[in-house]
Amino acid sequence: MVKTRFAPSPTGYLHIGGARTALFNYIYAKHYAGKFILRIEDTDYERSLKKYEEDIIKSLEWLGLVSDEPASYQSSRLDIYKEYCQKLLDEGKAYNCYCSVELLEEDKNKLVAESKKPMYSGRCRNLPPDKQNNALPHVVRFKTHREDGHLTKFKDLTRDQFVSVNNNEIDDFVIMRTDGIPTYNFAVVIDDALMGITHIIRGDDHLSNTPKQVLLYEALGFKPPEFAHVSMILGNDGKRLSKRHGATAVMQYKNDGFLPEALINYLVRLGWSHGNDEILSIADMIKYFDLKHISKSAAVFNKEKLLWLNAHYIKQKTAKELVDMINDIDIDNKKDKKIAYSENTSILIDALKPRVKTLIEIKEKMGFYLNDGNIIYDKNLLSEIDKFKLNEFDNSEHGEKLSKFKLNEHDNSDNNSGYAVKHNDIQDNSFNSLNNAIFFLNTLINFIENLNLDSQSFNGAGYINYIKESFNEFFLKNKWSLKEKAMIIRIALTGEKISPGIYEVIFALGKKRTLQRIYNFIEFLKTNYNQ
RNA sequence: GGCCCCAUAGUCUAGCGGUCAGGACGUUGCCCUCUCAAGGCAGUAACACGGGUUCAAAUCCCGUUGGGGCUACCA
Repeated sequence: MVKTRFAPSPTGYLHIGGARTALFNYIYAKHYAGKFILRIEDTDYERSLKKYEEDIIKSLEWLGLVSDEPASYQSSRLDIYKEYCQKLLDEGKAYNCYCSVELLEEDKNKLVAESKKPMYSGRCRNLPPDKQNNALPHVVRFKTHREDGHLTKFKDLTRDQFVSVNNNEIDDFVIMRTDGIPTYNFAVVIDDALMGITHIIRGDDHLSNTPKQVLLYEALGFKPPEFAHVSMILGNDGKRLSKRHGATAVMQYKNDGFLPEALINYLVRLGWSHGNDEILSIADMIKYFDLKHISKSAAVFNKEKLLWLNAHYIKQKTAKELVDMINDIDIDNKKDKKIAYSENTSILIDALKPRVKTLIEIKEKMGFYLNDGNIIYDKNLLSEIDKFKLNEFDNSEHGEKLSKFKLNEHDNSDNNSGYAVKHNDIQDNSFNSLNNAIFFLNTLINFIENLNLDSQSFNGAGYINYIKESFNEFFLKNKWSLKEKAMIIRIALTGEKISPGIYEVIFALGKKRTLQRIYNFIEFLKTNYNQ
């Protein structure tokens, strides 16, 4: 049975490189109906932190990459490593080294000065038993056989070829530290062997470690697993991805409004391909994944494509699902109120879906709806209204009506005291614009008041259709066009020049808030237009 | 420095001796359109360089250049 593992060290948040490695291991195991396990490699006591461990587990859970066995921790397996270390010692395949760090440093500097490869001198390699004392501080080193210039090789499945290295290049590396904690190369080998890991899929930063591990497998009498090394993920500058490239932690993507499906899909394509397929569900990945099509070269992380995928998956979700996900983000941020799911929000979110790339954007673009109070209109928006040629009212058949139109009679607001129109201003264009705008808005108010907006007789889509048909009639009757008037309605209702369609906006807002906003906007126009 | 790995458009990639070098993101133009999107159509752009092998090389070999990794009592 195929068994894979993801073995992060809790010395940092789970980043997207690690997430991709986990994903590859997961889908590879599932492809063969095998097992995927999580092992926390926490042998670096200095840098390992509980919060990182929790972050890794939470992140994997969010991505849906769940371990088939309870996670194991190297810190609780110390006795096992000790036992195998003793075995190597007893068999003469490893030896105690009493050299101090300072001495080692000195040796190294000397070799570097002579521009030689800095390797351990072998000072303690053949110490006679009477020169050894376990009570003294010491490490355990692996005794690498390199006398005969032997090659150590292993097959890499992503390259489909053998990688070999001369044993002369392999140092007598430390397998057990002074404090009795195993080093990485030693612990992984024992764990992978004992846990029955059949395939090791990991970053190619481990390519150079693999020969050492192969040597350990042989010395320990274990059968080496299959190896497959995946290339690194680079930032925009072509350098290995790190914090300075911006968001690298998986949970950051959640909080930035990405869907796990999108991240997973992006990641799987970053370094693996199945022909020209771009959109892949986790089921597709499991079905098609193979090691042969993992790419060997490093990949640059490209947020644009991730955003495109995210937009794609957002469109697939129902409004309800989106609301739940958006609210879930806010739990983490502990700000803003929750979005209440209703027919109104549903229609609005469905209208927003094709317009956004992240969940955060949905909430931002719902701002006009979520805002219970009055909209603060931006004076700069008034120029947008001019663009839509309010002056051309006079060219319509409304000229006659307009001449009879008296602001005070039609003004529904209760604050008109500061505004007075003199008839001799009628030639002034700005006056006409304002007058026309207010006339139109008042007419619109009358129309909307008669809309049957609060009836229960439609479903959401039915409402939109009803509003649309009513508006068509309204425009037809008044010889106006939606194209001409849409912007002023939009701005009145949302305070923005960009929004979903105005019918959706009106439905979402409901009659009462719609009317209130138009009244407010009329007031705003009166006090701010052309001032 | 030594060793190992890698190299198709701005980016992710298909390709596995004979293709008009395909797809996707981005970008540009057009259509659609109440704004913005979405959607549709069209365009743009690549085999790092130099030698071989071969009738034929993006594909195989060697070198150069460039990038990455390892060279820890980190993983």
